[in-house]
Amino acid sequence: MRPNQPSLTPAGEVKRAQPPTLRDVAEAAGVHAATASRALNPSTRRLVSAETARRVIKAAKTLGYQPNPIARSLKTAKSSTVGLVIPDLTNPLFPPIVRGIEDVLEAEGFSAWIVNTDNDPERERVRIDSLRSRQVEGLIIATARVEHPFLEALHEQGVKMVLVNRRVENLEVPCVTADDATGIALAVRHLAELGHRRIAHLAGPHSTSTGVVRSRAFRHAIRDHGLEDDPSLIVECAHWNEADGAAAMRELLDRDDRFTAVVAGNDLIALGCYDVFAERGISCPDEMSVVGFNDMPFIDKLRPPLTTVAVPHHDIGAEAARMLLDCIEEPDRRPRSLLLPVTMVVRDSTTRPRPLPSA
Amino acid sequence: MRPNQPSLTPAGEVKRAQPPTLRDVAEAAGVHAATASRALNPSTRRLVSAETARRVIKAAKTLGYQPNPIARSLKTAKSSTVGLVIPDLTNPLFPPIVRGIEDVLEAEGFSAWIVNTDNDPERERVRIDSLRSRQVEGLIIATARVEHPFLEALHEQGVKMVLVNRRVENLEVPCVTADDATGIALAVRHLAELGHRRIAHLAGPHSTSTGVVRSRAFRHAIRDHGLEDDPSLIVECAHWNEADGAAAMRELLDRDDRFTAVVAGNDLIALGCYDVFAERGISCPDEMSVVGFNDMPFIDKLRPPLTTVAVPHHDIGAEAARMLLDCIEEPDRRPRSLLLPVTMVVRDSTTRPRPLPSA
DNA sequence: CTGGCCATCGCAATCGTTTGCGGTTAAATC
DNA sequence: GATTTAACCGCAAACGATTGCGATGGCCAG
Repeated sequence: MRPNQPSLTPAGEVKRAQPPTLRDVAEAAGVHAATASRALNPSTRRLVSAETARRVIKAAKTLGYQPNPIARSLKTAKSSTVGLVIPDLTNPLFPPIVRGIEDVLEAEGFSAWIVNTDNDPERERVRIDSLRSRQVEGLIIATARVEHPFLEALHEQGVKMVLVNRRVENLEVPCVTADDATGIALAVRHLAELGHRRIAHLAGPHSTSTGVVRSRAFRHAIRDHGLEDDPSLIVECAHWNEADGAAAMRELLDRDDRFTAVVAGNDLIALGCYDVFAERGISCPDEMSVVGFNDMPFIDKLRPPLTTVAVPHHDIGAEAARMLLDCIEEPDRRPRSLLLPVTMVVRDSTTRPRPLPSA
Repeated sequence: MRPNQPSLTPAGEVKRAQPPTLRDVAEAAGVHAATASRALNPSTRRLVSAETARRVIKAAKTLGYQPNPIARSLKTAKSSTVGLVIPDLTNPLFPPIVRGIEDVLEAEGFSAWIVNTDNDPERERVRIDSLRSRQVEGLIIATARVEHPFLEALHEQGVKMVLVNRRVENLEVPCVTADDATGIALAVRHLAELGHRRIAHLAGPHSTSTGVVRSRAFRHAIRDHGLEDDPSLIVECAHWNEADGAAAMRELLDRDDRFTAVVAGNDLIALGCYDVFAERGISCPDEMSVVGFNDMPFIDKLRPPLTTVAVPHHDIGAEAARMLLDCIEEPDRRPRSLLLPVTMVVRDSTTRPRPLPSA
């Protein structure tokens, strides 16, 4: 691919000229390539006279010169590139985060390689290795588990990274997440205010920090509101998806049907609940209230529209990217952690509990 | 970011060694860097003796050598990189396509830069320019419009590209799309078989090939089945989204409420219909049947679950990537076009028409 | 008038690979 | 045993940019 205009050779046939190089620009401006380089780079421009700088810049413009980022990277050992490690782009949670990331990256002249791990640790290792061999300057990781030796190893090796949505224990790296704890607190308060007293929780996997934070916050909130604090009302889903959400819901219903509301670990798990409701003819919200987490796109189109806690995905991505850029610029700054505020969005999947059957 | 192990300097403090270079490998194997290069590259390996090849490979392995793709790119003028131009990653249509693309790309050692244009031609120009300055070897384009001078210009300049989901008139470049025409035919047949005689079509924008192909196919199918062929039953949406779908639906209902079914240009437009049904208290499918197009993720979770025609998004992406790689390998092959088969998936948004009020 | 300083710019090395070319060696031919 | 031939490998020049260092020249101060 030749990013420049075709030109005519003397013989007349169309020939694609090579893109102009820095040398060409220098020659056109009557200076040495080194001078041209300095003139074009704002931070070194003070090393050349204003007059020659003007000439060089003009020449660059008329030639349509575009610096070759590959040559530049080779020399400077900077690739202006970061890696973005997510489980699966197909999960609607991630596209908004990705866009947030790319919005700030590209404003700084960076860009991102995206890799999907499908939650497979081995795939993750391979993908990250390939990212590193492509000389990325840092990593944004959305696949962190509570115990994650591989990430620890990377950190030991000085790989710059920031975590999104997840934390890992004993790992001193910056991370940006939603304020899960207050999100869950809001959800429980909403249900309590509606009059629910016996509330279940379909927790996310405890291998992820989000899973443990949310389920801990759930227990706290239950106690704070003086609701029924029954450990058997909490069941852990194996993964953050519909199938495992549905499985957990079935398990719960099979052993106890006296709860009137459920706080799902996230929207997908809530979707699993919907499936079970359809299976068993349970009407939501009349017989069972559900609140999700994340406010995924299109989750408001469900029947009933899902009450959930909205997470600023775009901001999460943007802040993560900014943080990574900060780390790259000043390598030994203390890692900060960012907790982004969430909001409760009440829709139609929650309502007052129906009075228990007066049996 | 240093992709290798930290090591100890004589002084004892931790120092991150430089990643091993080809020179290091060569030295370790007791050969020249050129020889090492040939030994490591399968296609030039026959130029060195089996024995030295073995030594070099072994040395590379023990040193953990990873070729520097930047240096290689500089020398070979190949970046092993393609650009992927989509309107908006947040549209659930695209993530599966992207994954399909990346699956085949990465098997060939390529990777993709993704850019979002938000359907803004100017943004598109800027993004594509930036892609080209990053030396991509080709482009996969999902934002094509029927008239698209910019793409024509790129093609003139010899930029390799393949179109997904869209075609552009008078542009001889390969493209891979779903078989829109038979998809629409299937939808219409489905409705006809249910007994619908007066069917509306909310067409996608005619600035996109998909919009014109689908609406033309709709008219043909209507005639083929001998249904009511009323041009006023076709209205064009300004964009492929819910808002414009809803607007078109309102317009349609305001001037004619005697149709009993609607073929939406795609699932998002169908979603817009759902919104209008809710506004106006129209019950779907009892009073109005709807069929969408694409079978977006989660569209089966709607109430009612949407009848739609399923498109093999992952395959579309995969085939497009393969095609682009083919173009890159043998530049002057004739552009082929691929039409991928679609399937009808019947859910609950379509049923027999209710007998007209016996007024 | 001379010495020193500063601004400006060119020289050349460098980043890590790839590759055309030429040189060395050993095997094959007569 | 001399010569052709092939196999193997090293030399060095790229690719296109950046950058330390040194050269040049002008200017000012002593």
